[in-house]
Amino acid sequence: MKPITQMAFVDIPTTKLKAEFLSSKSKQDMVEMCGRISQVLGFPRSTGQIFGLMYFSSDPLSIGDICDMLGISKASTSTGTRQLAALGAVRKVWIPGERRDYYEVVDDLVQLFQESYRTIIKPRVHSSNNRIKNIEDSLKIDLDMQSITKEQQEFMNKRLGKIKKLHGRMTKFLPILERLFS
Amino acid sequence: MKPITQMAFVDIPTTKLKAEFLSSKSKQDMVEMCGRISQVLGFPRSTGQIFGLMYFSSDPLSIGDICDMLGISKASTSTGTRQLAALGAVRKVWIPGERRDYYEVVDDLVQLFQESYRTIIKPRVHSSNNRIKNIEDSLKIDLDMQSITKEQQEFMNKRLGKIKKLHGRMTKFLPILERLFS
DNA sequence: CAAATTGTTCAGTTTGAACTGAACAAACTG
DNA sequence: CAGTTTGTTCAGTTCAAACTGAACAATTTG
Repeated sequence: MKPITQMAFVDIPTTKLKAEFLSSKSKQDMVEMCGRISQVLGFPRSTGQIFGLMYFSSDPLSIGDICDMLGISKASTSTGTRQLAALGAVRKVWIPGERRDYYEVVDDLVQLFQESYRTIIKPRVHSSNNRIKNIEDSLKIDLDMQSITKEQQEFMNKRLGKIKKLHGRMTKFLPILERLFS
Repeated sequence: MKPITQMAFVDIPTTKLKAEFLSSKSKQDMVEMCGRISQVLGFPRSTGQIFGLMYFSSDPLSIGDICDMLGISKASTSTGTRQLAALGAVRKVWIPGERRDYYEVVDDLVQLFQESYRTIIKPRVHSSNNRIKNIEDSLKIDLDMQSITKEQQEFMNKRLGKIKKLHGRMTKFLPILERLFS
């Protein structure tokens, strides 16, 4: 018979945390969830974890606090907070009589998403637009240089057309997305 | 003075290709673009490259063809094509009198996106819903076990509320997204 | 049935991003 | 000014995912 080694609230999270520093299960969960989301979005897990911790902290936290509570290095914490600040997810706050930098989250998530949309999604769609144009150019060049036949070129052009169509749909769609978050 | 080592159409792509096997610039571009998109979406680059190559090929390709043209291993090609088939992006075609398996892309990109939406986005949103519920439970437990104070619990609950609100917006939004692609 | 062809699987290697420790810089303190 | 505290930077390490070569299974051919 398996011995019961864990109480409900100390279930080992996939993200290993020093229990003595982050005693509350809800904070652990939050940190874990944000870490995962961060990874899905292509950011380092630790960056998301930092956000998660801060999002559930009523008081601003210093780099040292975060290090200790998450059990990650000062280096990671430093770069992580900077990344979050650059995204507008976090801001420095000055606490009178304190030497250290303190950080708190910008708790308006909707606005945060608006920002991210503008800085990440929008330019990406735009750049894919350029990529497609480049391929069209390449097609012409290929034909000129006779590296493909007229038939091949027509076929590829037809296919490229479908991509352009899909891309067009997505582009038209973006303004709707934009409106949703305003 | 720098010697001119490359003509316009042989610009070295980030994705290194054996020029003798993929001579056309447009195919190279396509392969590269699809490789990048694949990475952004969290798939192996090679999988996207395979799709890109096939998308610009009027004739079905065998595993061997793909290996040679992309300069990747048979193993990667095998797993990549299987992945694409599982996603519904590619299908096997039988060519009379041929022993090898041949593959061609399913060229209806819109439908492909619909599929991916259902199999990837939708379940992910649903699971995040569960995560949020879990945190709510944890909050109650934490309060019961006195690992957080009443004030802390209220604060976290307020913050969690904002997440739920955002999540709600996104959830409401999904049907619109769904409609766009039908 | 032996030999050849083709796709799959798997153990081992490669690769790149994330993370760390330690050195450093900057600001403050007595 | 020497000593502390705090954040940043960077060279080196770790780790997981992707990729490969080779063994293998399955099928075909003579």
